Amino acid sequence: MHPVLVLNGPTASGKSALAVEVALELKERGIAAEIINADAMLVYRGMDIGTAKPTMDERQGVPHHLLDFLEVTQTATVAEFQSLARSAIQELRARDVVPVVVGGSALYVHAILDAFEFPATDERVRTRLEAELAEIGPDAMHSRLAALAPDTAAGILPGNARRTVRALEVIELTGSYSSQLPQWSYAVDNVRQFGLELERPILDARIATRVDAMWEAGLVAEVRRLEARGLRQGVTAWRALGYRQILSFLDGEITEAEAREKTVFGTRRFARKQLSWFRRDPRVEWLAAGDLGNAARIGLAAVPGRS
RNA sequence: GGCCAGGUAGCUCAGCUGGUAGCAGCGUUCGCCUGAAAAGUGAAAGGUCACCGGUUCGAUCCCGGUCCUGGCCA
Repeated sequence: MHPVLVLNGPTASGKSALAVEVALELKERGIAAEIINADAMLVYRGMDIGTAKPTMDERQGVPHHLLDFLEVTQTATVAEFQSLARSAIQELRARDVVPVVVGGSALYVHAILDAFEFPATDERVRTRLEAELAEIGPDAMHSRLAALAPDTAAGILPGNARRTVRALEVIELTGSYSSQLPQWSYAVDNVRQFGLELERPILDARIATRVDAMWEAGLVAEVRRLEARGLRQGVTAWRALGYRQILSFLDGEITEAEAREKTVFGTRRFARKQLSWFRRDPRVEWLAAGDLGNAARIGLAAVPGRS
């Protein structure tokens, strides 16, 4: 069975391009490889420029999975993503194809690879709880949760209505709610995780350059288009870096220059956060971003007898 | 060269004419997170208050000088 190759790294570290290189590298060795996205924002149709979604040219004919399967009005969820990604991995392996997972969202990667179980949701319970929320407000809901499960409530902020409702739902359905992230323990066989690291000043500079390029490529126009398709009505998509700032600019709250600057700063902060997530996973093998030998190095992990 | 305004945390600044400074914003570091992870959140660290003198029991704050920065006038 082929290994699952996972590429982690902060935004702008070049992991998407590297994934394509790895696939092409394997192709030369006669091994098929396809890419599976593990980034929460690349799943939205139409969010292309601001998410730096690989273009058709950049994909160089390598098939990409789990991109563009939601409208911006829909909500991406870890649980759904986990199931789709695991199916994709199975399906590729069944076809003797190496899955190359490109991770941007650490929780998603974690959920795909590790024993991470999401209790099922129940539409009726959920609907009822949400109606109650609308009636009594988030604080009262949180108090109710605190009465049922103090430990769980302590981990959720009173203002976080969505998580409060979810916790109440799970408790009602299963009797308890685990609020601790699972251990590092693979639920998927034969995984090799790599991480791209690079010096902070270089990363910061790349982020600034990339945001500039996004603006020039028409990010503002992209946001306007998506606005017409209901971007503001969604729960998650509009919060993406760049999009949120531009919406704020379109509302007249900030200037375009401020939106751009905030996008750069926000992206830097995000990159740091990503790194701290990935660094926490002890199984990640770190590589220097930009090293020309990376594709060969990672590809080797999928070559029989050489891993 | 003259006049004016400034030099306080890594950055931007606050500091009621004196009791060795601010729960400040951003940044940094370290955490939390189970159907919103490009989201949401907690905590901590960090300052010889430009420098040298003076006045005072005591100076970031008052006085004198030096250096530096910005603006205006020559």
